[in-house]
Amino acid sequence: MQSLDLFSELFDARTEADWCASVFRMGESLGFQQVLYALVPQQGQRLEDAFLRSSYAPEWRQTYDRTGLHHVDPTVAHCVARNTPLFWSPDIFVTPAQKAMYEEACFYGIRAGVTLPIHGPKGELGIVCFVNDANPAGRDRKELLRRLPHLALLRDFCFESSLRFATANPDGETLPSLTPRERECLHWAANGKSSWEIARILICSEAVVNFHMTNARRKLDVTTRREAVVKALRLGLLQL
Amino acid sequence: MQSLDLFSELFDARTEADWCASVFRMGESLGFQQVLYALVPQQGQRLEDAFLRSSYAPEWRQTYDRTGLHHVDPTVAHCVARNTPLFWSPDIFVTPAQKAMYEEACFYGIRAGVTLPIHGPKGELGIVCFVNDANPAGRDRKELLRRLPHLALLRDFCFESSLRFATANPDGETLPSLTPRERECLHWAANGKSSWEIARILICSEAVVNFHMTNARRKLDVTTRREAVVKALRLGLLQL
DNA sequence: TGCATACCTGTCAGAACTGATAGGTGCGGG
DNA sequence: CCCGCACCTATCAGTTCTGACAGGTATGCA
Repeated sequence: MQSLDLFSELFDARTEADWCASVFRMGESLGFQQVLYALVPQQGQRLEDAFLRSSYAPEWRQTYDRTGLHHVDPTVAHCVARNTPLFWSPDIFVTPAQKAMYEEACFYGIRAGVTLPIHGPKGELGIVCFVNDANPAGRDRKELLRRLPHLALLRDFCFESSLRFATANPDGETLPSLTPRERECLHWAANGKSSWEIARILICSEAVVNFHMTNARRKLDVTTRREAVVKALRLGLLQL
Repeated sequence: MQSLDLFSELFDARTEADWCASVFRMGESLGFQQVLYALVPQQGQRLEDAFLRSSYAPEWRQTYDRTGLHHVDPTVAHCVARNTPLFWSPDIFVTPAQKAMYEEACFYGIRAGVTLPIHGPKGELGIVCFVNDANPAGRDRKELLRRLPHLALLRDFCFESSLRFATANPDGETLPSLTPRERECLHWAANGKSSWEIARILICSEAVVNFHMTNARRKLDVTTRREAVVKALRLGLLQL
């Protein structure tokens, strides 16, 4: 990990599968048999809809998703609120539900490791977990600490290189393409401007504003201006 | 940099001056005579108002601020848009204004180094620069690369530990406290429900919904329901 | 040339929201 | 016991938005 060239393969990866393979291999070369990478491309999007790739056991991933463990998982809560790495240890699993989750994870070889939060420039929220089956309290911990800086850096490059995959199509539905004018109208509407005010701002008639707003509502499949603004925010068509 | 204990002094620092001293010393122990740390606590705040501490020459800092070089500086632009480190090299200073800036910085021993972006969980935007007077193209670069992972990690701990200084009451305004009922109304309004529909959902009269909505608007200091929803989202009073 | 698209302008009835009014209950703390 | 607070109800004039009309120009592409 002496050179940035090592990270270039993340950006060079042609396909998402290649990218995942690179990430997993880098994790393994640092001593972690399992890696999980997840990214919520937009600020308010649900964790369930995250771009998530991992080398975890599929059974565990299914269990995790099915039982909504992201609402229990203390490492997720950590990533939402902080920027620093979080070391896994039995201590961080406090509630009975969390203890149960950790026990079951151990069964899949997800026992020791570190979780790194991701916060992107556009409000992206992410999590990277580097995991192995070592004793979290043993002397492997020292080894883990030695590698932590490299993980922090790897995290940043994973994030940048994942954007083209993660933000490409949030959840399969094609997000509507608003015209620049429609976006402008929505933007000012989100900031509390009335049609009349927006008309002044855009130097056009009020009818034009209502016209664009109607088109935007139709494209977003909503009936009110309020809903249109919220949906546009959710889809990342507007910045908060 | 083998242990997290090395970072604990950042959190233990009693005063801002102690904190700065720790940061600067850590930078120096990694081979960087000069360090700059800046943080804009809130998303939309101006760069001019950032929490900024550095061991740069005061004359250079004054020149920088006076001539508004943050609008010229390519490292700032990088931090706004990306998460990855940026190595200083004459290449990144493209425009005449940027070249002039770099030349003058060199005069103050700000010649080679690396800039790391910071993006916090609440939209905080920051920049850390680790700088020395080496030849940016020389073999010192290899040494710099070797230390990069440690800088990435140090960056994260600097950020977390700086929050109590940097965000101590961003602009004095306390966020309004909405009653549960007001939040409920706002929540359904955000999801496109009309007053009549919300009244059905909450099992109360339409007048009550309008009453709560009026109170919420007043507390949020806005005039339309739309604006109230957006502001509540922005303040984290509502989940998208 | 025809066609699609973005952009612009207008009107109008009906629905929804705003801001103000003036009341009511129930609860907990001083 | 009074007071503040959250919560509830109602009315009403005025404003804004919605959804549906029916048009117009300019651009770029087949």
